[in-house]
Amino acid sequence: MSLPHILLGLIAEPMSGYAIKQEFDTKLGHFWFAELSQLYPALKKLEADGLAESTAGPSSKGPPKKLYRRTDAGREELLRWLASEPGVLPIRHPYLAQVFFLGASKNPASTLAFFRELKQRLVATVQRLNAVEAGWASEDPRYPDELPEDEFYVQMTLTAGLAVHTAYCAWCDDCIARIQRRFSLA
Amino acid sequence: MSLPHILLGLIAEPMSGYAIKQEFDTKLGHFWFAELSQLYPALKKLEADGLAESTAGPSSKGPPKKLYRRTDAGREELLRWLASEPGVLPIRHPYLAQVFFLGASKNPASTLAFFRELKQRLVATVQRLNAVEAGWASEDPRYPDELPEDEFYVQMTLTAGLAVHTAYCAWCDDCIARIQRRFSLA
DNA sequence: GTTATCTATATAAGTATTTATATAGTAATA
DNA sequence: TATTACTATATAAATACTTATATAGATAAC
Repeated sequence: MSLPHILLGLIAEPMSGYAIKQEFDTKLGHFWFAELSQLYPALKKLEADGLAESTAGPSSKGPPKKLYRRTDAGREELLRWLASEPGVLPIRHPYLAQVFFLGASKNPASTLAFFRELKQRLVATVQRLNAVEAGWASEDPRYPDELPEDEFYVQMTLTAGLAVHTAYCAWCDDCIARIQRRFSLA
Repeated sequence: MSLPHILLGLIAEPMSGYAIKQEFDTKLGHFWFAELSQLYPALKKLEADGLAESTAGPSSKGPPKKLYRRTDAGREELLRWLASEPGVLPIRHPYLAQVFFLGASKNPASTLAFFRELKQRLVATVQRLNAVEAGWASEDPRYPDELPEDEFYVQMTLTAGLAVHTAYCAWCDDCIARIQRRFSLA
């Protein structure tokens, strides 16, 4: 169960649920997904468990913010998680599950379309991550190995996202070529 | 929601819940995880929805098997899923989430241990997948491009697993080297 | 000036998943 | 013959997650 720990990691400084959602959709987006409606009760539970505390904050737009910050107990719980085993489960990759059964469709043309659509999405992700990296590198001359320690590890997850999505892109190209060859398609 | 569709994919021929769990732990293990206690109600629901039907089968050991097989309606639902968009969400990679916050630990030695432990697990997965591939290639001279169509796509998921886990291994090595350099650790 | 968009929090209902537990037969092991 | 291990199904309870919906202020577009 990683979500509460991820939240504890994020709220080193006071943050609103809404701001946290934006972090998920940008910085954490290539390895974690969460709905906003999932974050509010999760934050509330951290507070109930004494791992976080909240303060009201002013908002430039809209209703007042509720800012959460981790307590010392919350920081300890975070450290426990970081010192525990690397979490490898559960793995769930919907599109690979689809590929696994693609033979049932008996329709090479639509299968090819599936892979092309997938490739497009993967390329878009690689491009987005590349842009993030380029921006970061141009803003901070310490990039990547002289970055402050916390950013040093954040940067590693960016590298991981790039490496893996690039590998998936190459795999996708290979699948497309093999399907074209096998079924004489263009 | 992919699980019901994966089950529909698997039960082209009659299969018991227990046998399905073994498929998850072997063939599908590198891209999907499911608990046995999740499979039984999921199969029951497919039957209730008219997408599968069950028959009692004899068992060599233990209580009688309950064999599920998809109906025509189930096959149609499977095809609908295969023709839909490639599923890219939700993504959840627990160990990358841990890496993201590793800076909070302020303990390069334990961080290094984390990556070494992770590397070990990744290598074990790559070795397992390599062994599967080697066995398959030696058993069937049609491997990989002349395989029957359904196995052709199954093989692609194996290729994906190998490509991605190999990329993660290289990334892990890189992270280890960077941490060693930065903190003068061996 | 009305609509759309963005900020911001929240809850209800439904679905999915995990953990714990129960049952029971067979076979090998100690 | 007692224990362990494997096959096999199943459910209850708890937790996690998704989808739909509600509220409301501020700003920008039309």
